[in-house]
Amino acid sequence: MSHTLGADQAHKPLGARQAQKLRTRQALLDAGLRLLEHQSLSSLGLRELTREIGVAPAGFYRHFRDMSDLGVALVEESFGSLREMVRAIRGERAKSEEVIDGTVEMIARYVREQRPHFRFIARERYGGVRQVREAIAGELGLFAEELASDLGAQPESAGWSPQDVRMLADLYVDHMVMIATAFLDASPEHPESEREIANIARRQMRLIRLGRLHWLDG
Amino acid sequence: MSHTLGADQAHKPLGARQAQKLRTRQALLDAGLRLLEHQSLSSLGLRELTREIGVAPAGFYRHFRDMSDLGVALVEESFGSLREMVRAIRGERAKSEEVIDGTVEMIARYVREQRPHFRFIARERYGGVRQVREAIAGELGLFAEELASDLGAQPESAGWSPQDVRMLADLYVDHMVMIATAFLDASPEHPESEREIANIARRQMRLIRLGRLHWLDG
DNA sequence: TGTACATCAGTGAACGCGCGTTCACTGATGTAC
DNA sequence: TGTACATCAGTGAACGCGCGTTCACTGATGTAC
Repeated sequence: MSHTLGADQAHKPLGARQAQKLRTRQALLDAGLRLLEHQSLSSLGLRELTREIGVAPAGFYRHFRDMSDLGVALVEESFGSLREMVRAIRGERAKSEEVIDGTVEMIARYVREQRPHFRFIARERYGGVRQVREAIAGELGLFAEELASDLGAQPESAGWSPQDVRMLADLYVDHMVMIATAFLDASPEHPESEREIANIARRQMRLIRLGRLHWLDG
Repeated sequence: MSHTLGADQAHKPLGARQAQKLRTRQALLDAGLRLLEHQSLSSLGLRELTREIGVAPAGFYRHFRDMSDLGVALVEESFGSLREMVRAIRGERAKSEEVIDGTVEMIARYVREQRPHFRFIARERYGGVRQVREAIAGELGLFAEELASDLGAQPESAGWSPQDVRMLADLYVDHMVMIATAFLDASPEHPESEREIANIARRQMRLIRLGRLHWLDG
């Protein structure tokens, strides 16, 4: 849908056939995400989906083996857009307070700009489709690993065991997901609730940070 | 199914008709929970469910308006068994370290003994059925409120604003749900993984507690 | 206690419907010469 | 550049199936007298 033949070819010269195939595949993913706003993957129908973009039901099988296959592709797409955002913010290094503000702002922006993606992740993280759950768990695991590596390199982690660093990274990741979910539930057109959630989230992160700074005290 | 006529009547004298109706209703709930182990509520079929307990499909409507109605009943049942467990542990007061150990052990026990109940809650918390999501959010909100009231009464919270106490309670509730989910994912017959999860959970709670103790420092 | 009537949990048949999957096909795109 | 053949994304018809819901029913339980 968002792809154009021109853009695809600019990136890598594809035949018209292959480009068209990619466009249909993307249309399936986009329509899937749209239809999943109010339902979960396990109740999304193949015909419902193909009807949405105007291709014959059988056409689906040219792109995906089944719905859980499409689900896994959506997981990859969702974490792709997240990674871009994380990489962008990681560039701007800053001091502790600013890191918290920046992180909460990044989460808010991700949910605002990639709302359907994140809703999908939140809904399917413990949803009814095994392959999708496992794909999400894998991506979150990678994310926690990267964060652990970042945290371990900071001076605040001097003297910490790798297990404790990982424990902290897991706590941060879980908490970031919870924050994102809170933003998701906020009424989209009421900025006050978004600001209130951000306010709570920042204080919670500050409290966790305080715990981190005193971890080796006792 | 677990009900017997005798037990029901001992509790409150019901007519045979009403007792039988309750037993069928409970059989529907039990079978639902069983069938929801590997799927989500929005893909559970009415016929699939009634077939499981051997009643005619139409019989379902004597007990529930539709599947989301049954889902809400399952939410109530799940939080009912949780509340019992929380009330039991709240009796045994203890000092800080023991509270953490006791809390983690309680979560482990809840997931071990009420696995299908908690799996249902985890799966449907952000699942595809609005009424059920809202029922779960409501119960968790009550839970956080109670916890905030408990926390506020502790000496560690002297000087805290009510908003900060609530912020801490929310953090604890979210984290407790994450711990429970981690236990749920642990392979049921491998006690090592359960012990490892408990170990991480305790350290995370200790870190949050440290943050709490230094909240008013700066 | 016995009788006549009311209630209502559960039945079973019927309905129309949309589902996922298969298959031989078509016709535009790609390739070899 | 032009021609002949190969590829393959998307088609459209067909299939059997299980779904949710309705409805008049039955027969055990409950109630009034």
